[in-house]
Amino acid sequence: MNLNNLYKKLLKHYGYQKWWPVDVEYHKKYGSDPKDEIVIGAILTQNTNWKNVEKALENLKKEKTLNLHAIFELEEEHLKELIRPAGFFQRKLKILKEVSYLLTRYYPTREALLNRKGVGKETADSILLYAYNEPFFVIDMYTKRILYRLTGIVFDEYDEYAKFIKSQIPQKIDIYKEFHALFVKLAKESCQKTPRCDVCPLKDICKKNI
DNA sequence: CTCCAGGAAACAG
DNA sequence: CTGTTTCATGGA
Repeated sequence: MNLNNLYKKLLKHYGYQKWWPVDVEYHKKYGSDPKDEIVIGAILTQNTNWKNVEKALENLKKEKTLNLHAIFELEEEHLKELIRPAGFFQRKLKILKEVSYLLTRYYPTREALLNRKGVGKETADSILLYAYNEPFFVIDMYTKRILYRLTGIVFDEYDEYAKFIKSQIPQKIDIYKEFHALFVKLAKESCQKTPRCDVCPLKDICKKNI
């Protein structure tokens, strides 16, 4: 089973995930750029449950500050309180400030993003793929876990995972986006830390069950 | 290289 | 109610 067939199988089972989730109405109403929400979400979700991130995003919306320019201008103590529900708020405050400075001035490269303290490869690639439509495949813990259970494959480096996956699927941005979203869906629905193989759409092809 | 602090909140048991 | 997990990262 190559990864392109895996992608098709997951797509057939779960349908299109339409990532990244963005409040289009909010940005239309206030004239902000939807990709700012993706950038902010990608930072806030580091090692944090997405539901906690949603609370922080709601706080920013209420203050009409869900955009990078506002984030850059906001007083630190105020911003800290708004993002508190997402956890690690002291650290994330600094990351938001650094990245908002960068992105309100320049079109980002991966190197430029990685040079911000607090931005690692997963966050950088999430921003590049989902906000800027650049061809980077996002590797997260879910991806590694699923690949390991399915095939037994483990790589040392983040970039090796991305290279491996990209080599087996069509070089299309939309597929990069959708495939990663489907990995997350599978990881949440069945391939959890403690796997629920009874409800897994891949139980017939998973190495874990052979 | 490995270990560990950063933190709120959902969630399982 | 308590312990664990959560769309990671960087410093010691």
